[in-house]
Amino acid sequence: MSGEVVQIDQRKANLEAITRLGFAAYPNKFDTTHSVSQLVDGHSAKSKEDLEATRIDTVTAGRIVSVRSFGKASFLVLSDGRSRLQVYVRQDALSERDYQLSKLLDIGDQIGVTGHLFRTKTNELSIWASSLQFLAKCFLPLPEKWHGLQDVEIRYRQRYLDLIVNPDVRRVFEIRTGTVSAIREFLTSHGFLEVETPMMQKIAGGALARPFVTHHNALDMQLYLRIAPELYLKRLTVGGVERVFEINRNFRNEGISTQHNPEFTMLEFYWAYVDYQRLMSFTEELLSKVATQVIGTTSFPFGEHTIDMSAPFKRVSLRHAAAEEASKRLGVPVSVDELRSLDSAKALAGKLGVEIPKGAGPGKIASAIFESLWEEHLIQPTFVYDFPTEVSPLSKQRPDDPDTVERFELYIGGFEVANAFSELNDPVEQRRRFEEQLSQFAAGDQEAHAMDEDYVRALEYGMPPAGGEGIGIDRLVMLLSNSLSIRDVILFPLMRPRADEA
RNA sequence: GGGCGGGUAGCUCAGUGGUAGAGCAGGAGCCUUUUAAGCUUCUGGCCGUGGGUUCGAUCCCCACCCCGCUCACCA
Repeated sequence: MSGEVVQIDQRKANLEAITRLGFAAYPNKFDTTHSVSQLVDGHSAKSKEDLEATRIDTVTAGRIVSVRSFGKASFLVLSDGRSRLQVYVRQDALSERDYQLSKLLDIGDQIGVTGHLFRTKTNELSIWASSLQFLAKCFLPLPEKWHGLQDVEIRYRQRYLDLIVNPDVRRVFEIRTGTVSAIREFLTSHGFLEVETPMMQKIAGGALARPFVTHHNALDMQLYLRIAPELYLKRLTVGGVERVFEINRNFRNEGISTQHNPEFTMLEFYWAYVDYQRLMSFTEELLSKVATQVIGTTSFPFGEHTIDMSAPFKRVSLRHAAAEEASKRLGVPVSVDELRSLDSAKALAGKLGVEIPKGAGPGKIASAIFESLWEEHLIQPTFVYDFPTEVSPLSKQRPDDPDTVERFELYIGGFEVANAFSELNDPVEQRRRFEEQLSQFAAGDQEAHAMDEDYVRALEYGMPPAGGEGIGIDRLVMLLSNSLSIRDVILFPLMRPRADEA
């Protein structure tokens, strides 16, 4: 028999013995006066004398995460998932039945404890237990107390174990929740209305990406999981919702990496009557406020870097930055105009060794060159602005330059965190852009945008000029929590099934 | 999808072409203020899966599965 099976049998036998003492195997409830965290937060500053002068009685509950036993006395460490508190159990302080129970407890069991707070000889805040309640059995042995759970595969597949034994994991997900709350508060306080738009869409629009396909049986209809909420949120601006946002999941049927998960959370907001310039300053304000609120500072470590998220952020124009860096690499002057014609842009990409997708026009080549030369070096928050129209089918052109749209992407930590633009609200131009996308699709670009007739019709009713922005929540949380993989900020990242699960 | 690395006890990790190792966890014993408690002792393994080479494979070779990193793609 394997060691694990032996332990399971022993723990089952312990549970039987516990029920023979008269405890329910799975009691339905246990009334507490405090959580472990409340006790730790509220009393960890109190001295031994404080606790002796004013006795604090408590009833609490949690999971036993370690045991140090001395025969007729033992120390249990109780965790409520966030904090840990020691419980001192001694025979002469308990009823015989509760003392017998204490001998049958295993690491991982859930228990309730009644007692009062004190400090031990080594000054550790503890509960002096006067009675115990059995709450649930842990049959499987927990990972090791000292090294915790290291195997990332098990950490992701069995996140509950990760949360039990690796306390820092809880912190990351508290940062995640705090970030979402802070953003919500910020936008709401600026008059934005939070909404929910369809996740199942007849046309997967609003971004350039390959969608997941699904099917509705009763309607016998093919549907896509959304790749972005964009077109629905803009329909709402047509409907008069001048400030609107949504924080929700998007789904993209593409590769997985440390920065990409097939489902990811995005904030999108739309703001009538402003342009992308206003969005830049708004983004600076939003991010520095969120960082301060969630982690208490705008300056924080990320991998080997220290990121400074205080305003203002750096700003670089895409074509200018690409030309400048290309010139540096090649040792010859490179003009912005070379990025505007197909032949010269192609030649430049060739000289730089930048691969370009087939059928790409000068705009796509210019942005490919930019990403290849710059992306990983953009560690400090940087707005990259003024994108080629060709790669931005939903953005509004600059009045002085139809080849360029009023769009920016925000890079932090070497990856894209936000994407924003002055929204295209001219239905004729929008239809032309969709048709251009259709021809790119025909040329083999599977990520080209589909035609959305209803969206064009909505624009025909008149959409106010507006700025719109998407912020990748997972990536923002990676930065704030110093997590180098997106899977570390997603509770249950997508994993291939294992053979023994199939 | 390509390249590199990994998969050995419940967990963290060593290791070898010839009976499989440690620490933690677990069992038994001692122990009523410990802090990775301690001491004695014991248990626990399809060495990822399937082929091959070999007298003999956990180790060498091939294929496959899963994970990580990276490149490609994307946000």
